[in-house]
Amino acid sequence: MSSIPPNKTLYVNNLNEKIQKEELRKALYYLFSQYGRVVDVVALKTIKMRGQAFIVYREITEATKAMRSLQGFPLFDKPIKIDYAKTRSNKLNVLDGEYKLDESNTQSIYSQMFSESKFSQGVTTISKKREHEEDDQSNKKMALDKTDEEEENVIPNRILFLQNLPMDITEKMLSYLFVQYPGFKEIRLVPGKPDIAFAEYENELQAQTALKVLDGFNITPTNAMKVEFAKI
DNA sequence: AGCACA
Repeated sequence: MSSIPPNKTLYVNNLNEKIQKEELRKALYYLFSQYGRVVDVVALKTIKMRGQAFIVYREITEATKAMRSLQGFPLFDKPIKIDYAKTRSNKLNVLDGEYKLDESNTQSIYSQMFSESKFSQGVTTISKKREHEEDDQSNKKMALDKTDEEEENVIPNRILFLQNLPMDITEKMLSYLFVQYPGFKEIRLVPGKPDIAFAEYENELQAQTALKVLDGFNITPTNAMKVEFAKI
């Protein structure tokens, strides 16, 4: 019986401490995404914080649903324990800032997002803890240097498949990016899979133009977006 | 068992 009032962030403990941080975050992210839009997962391996994590949702109702459904869920052989977090996650304040901006002025959110502030800083909580700067470079290269097999798969399609998106990406943010190229129709997010999306264009050629420019685009300093033609 | 990130 929890004494903490319901809020958007869940505190999860009794996690298997042998699991690597990134693997754990990813597992939690997918597990909890089933119940709503997860915008951040914070897991620290410090003495004090190991075996615990914070799952940040957009809505309290989503957090509540997840807590009910996943209470005691055996993750990496240990039943997880879930409660509401005691304090508000920083990420939520960042998100609120973006939302206000979004409401007030479309032009400014664009420059905010892709210049110095909100988009690049705020959205990057996931990766900002990286110790090595080179990760930046290698991420970018990974997305840009295609292997031979990937090259073969490239059958032009007016629908683009976007991968490696930050988990709190919005349809609006992606639209700002893709609408710059002619023929843009819409962005489609995928429920339960916040790191991928689709961008639709009028025709293959237009889609290809966007692909060429936006594949490998550093949507945050450490998340190079991968863009390929959808396989449909 | 342990409630953080800014």
